[in-house]
This record gives sequence, C-alpha cells and structure tokens, in this order.
Amino acid sequence: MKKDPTATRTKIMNAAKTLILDNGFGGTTVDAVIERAGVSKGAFFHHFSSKAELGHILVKRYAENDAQHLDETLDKAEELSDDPLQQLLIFVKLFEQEMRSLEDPFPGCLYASYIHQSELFDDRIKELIRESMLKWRIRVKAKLEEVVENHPPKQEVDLESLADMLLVIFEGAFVLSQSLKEAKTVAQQLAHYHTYLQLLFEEKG
Amino acid sequence: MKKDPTATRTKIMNAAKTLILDNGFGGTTVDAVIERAGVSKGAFFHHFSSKAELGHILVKRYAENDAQHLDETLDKAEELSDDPLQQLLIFVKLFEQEMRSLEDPFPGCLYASYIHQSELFDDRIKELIRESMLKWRIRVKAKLEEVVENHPPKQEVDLESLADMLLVIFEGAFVLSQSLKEAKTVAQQLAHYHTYLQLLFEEKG
DNA sequence: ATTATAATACCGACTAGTTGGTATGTTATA
DNA sequence: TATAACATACCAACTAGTCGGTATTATAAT
Repeated sequence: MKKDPTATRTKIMNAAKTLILDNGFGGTTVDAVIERAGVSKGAFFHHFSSKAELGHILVKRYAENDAQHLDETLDKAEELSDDPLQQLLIFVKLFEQEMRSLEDPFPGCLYASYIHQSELFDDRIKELIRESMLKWRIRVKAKLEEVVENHPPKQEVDLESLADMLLVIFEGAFVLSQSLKEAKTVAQQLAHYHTYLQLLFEEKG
Repeated sequence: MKKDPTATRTKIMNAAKTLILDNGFGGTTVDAVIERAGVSKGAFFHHFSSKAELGHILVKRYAENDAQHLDETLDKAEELSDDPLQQLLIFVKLFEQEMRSLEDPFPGCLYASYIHQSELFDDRIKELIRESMLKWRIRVKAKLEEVVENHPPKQEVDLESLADMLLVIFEGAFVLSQSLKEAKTVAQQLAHYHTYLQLLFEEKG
C-alpha cells in the first residue's frame, strides 16, 4: 500500500471537477467526490480544509490552465503570420480545430458552472473568475487594435465587445452542445466568429 | 387572512426561480424557498409533491413563456417588413433593444442553469430543454432559408448553426454579463450578431 | 339566505436519512 | 522515530418529506 500525496490530491480534484460539471457545486457532495476518487474522507480533509476550499483551489487550477492555454494559442498564432488580422484568424482557427477534434460534447466550463451558482461562492472566487474572463478580453482586444490599424472595419464596431464575443461564443456553444448532445456545435460557432472577423476586416479581392 | 392558492403557487415558483438562478437547483433548499416565498412547508408540499416536481413545473412554465416570447417577437418583426432579411434584422434588433433597457445584468437563463447541473434532472426535463432550444433553431433557420433566396451570402455559411448562433450568443452573454457585472453585454453581443447578418446578406450600396 | 357537508388550502412539529466536518487511530515514508 | 498520509468511526446540523390537525372556501340542501 504505497502513498502518493500529489496523486491523491489530483485524483480528488479531477473527480470533483467532473462531478461539479455534471451536478454543480451545490449538487456535489464530499462523499460522492471521495467515492469517485477512491479515497477516504480522512484523505480528503487532510488535503482540503473544507469543501469550499476545494472549490476555490479547483477553479484556481482551472484558471491557471485557461490563461496558459490562451497565451500559448495566441503565441502559436503569432508565430504563423506577421499580419495581426491573419494572426487573429489563425488564433480562432486553432481553437476551432481543437474543438472539432472532440468526439463528445465538451464537458463544460468551470467558470460558467460557478457563475450559475454564484451565491454559493465568496467574492474572492467570483473575482478570480471575473479576472480570468477579462484576460480574454484584454488579449483579444489588444490584437483587434492592431488589426484596425491596417484593416479598417467594413462596419463600425466596438472592439471590446467584439473581443468578448469569443468567450461569449465559447460559453454559449458549450451550453447548446451539452443540451443538444452535438459535439460539433462549438467548432461550428467558432467558425462563425471566424467568418464574422473576415467579413469585418478582410479586403475584398 | 384569505387564501389564494394560485397566488401561493406563484409565490413559491417565483421564489424558487430566483434562488435556483442564484444558487442552482442543487444549492437551493426547500426551506430557503418557503422562507423567501413566505409560506409554510405544508403549503409547499400541498402544491408540489416533491422538490423535483417543482423543478419540472418551473422549467415547463419557463419554456412556455420562452416559446411565446420567441413567436411574438418574430411575428412583430414580420409585421414591420416584407423582406425576410429585414424581418430577421428587426427580430434581432427587438431583442437587442429589450436587453439594452435592462439596468442590471439579466438574472440568467433557467435552461443554462439546469444544463449546468444536468445530472440532477431526469431525461424528461433534459428533453424539454432540448426541444425548447430546437424551437429557436427551427424558426430562425426557416427565416434564414427565406433570406438566402433573395440575398446570397457573401461567404458560404451553414444556416443551421447560424440560426443556433442567436441562442449561443444569448447564453454566452448571460454568463459574461453576470460575471463581469456589466448589464450592457447582452445587447452588445446581439448587436454583433446583427452586424454579422448584415455583412453576410446585405447588398453593398 | 342559512346552514350542513365536504373539499381544498394551509400549518408546523417531527422523522429518517444525508450533509460537511472532526476525533482518533493506523500505516507508510523521510 | 517523527511526521506526513491516510483510514474509520463518529457527530451535530441540515435535508426533503410526512403527518395530524386547523382554517378557509366551495357546494348544495334547506
């Protein structure tokens, strides 16, 4: 019987994440988490002082991965072109490809799960989610500001909300994908965002 | 102290709806509902055989209102123009105006709330939500098919997912609006959908 | 109109089971 | 052998739901 504290911790967190995405935080019990993780109650409360703390640490880990994913994808897009518009279009395409490769509907976004039960969480957690979402706004908006320097939009648009639209489409498409049980939804919606950006900024040939 | 069963029932349902949108179904207790509604436990279980039944009836009422709202708004738009494209653009604008008139972030969508705790609900409820969402797809897609007859799209697009995009934007914008505490988000995002449709289908002057 | 009858609407203490969390013990590892 | 990493038994608070009873309203015969 060997012990691996980091593995135990991870098992608990992964089990909790899955359960929370299916049942929500309020609908997820500690007993259910430890059963799925295959650990004892003692182990759980050894690693986490409370269910609330688990909720906090879980979304913190999620936010870190999310921010990293955002940065990496944008970096990758920037390497593949010099033109800001092309970079942005590639950026969206990379997400689209990623989502198109999924066979099942995306399991869901922890931010959205928490937001839909926001009164169960304290302000620190809500602020963390807010700032994580703002990172998307900031990075995409900055890129959009580069874009408009050389590609005047065909119609007057607000760049901040246009930047937000990417995350809006992610979150909305996750919901529809889950409800309609259609895995392709997210990729399709990202494709529309891609087309929208093209129509707005690409010069006619 | 006079009795009004319909009023009691409504008070319970409204209280439950608010609490569920804030805490989720799993995070909402019957005690919390009856306290907010100002009724006794006996009254609650006189009107609803279980918490689960309340959840079912609640989303049924919500779906009925939603379908009616969809129909009414589309009817209104169809009265204001003869051209399918203009009808569609007006349709979106009507929602945009409605959302712009809100001072606080929209309290949220019950469909999304349920979907984010889908394992707490039986298949009947999930099917009801699915069909409610498909109503949006069907009606908007039908209108889009009218549109393309006279207005060829500037880029090739899939009409079904373009129809879905309206609901996607609603759901996604609700999440961001709530998290960022910005009431204007939903209207702004609908405006982008409006612009996208214009760029896709409107002839250049 | 009045009153007997019955049905509905409602109350709140109670219960069986569940919840998050703790106390105390056992096992592995440094 | 000291400490971290677990396991087990347990607890107090809370949970959905019940139950015996009361108040109000509807019905209908007088």
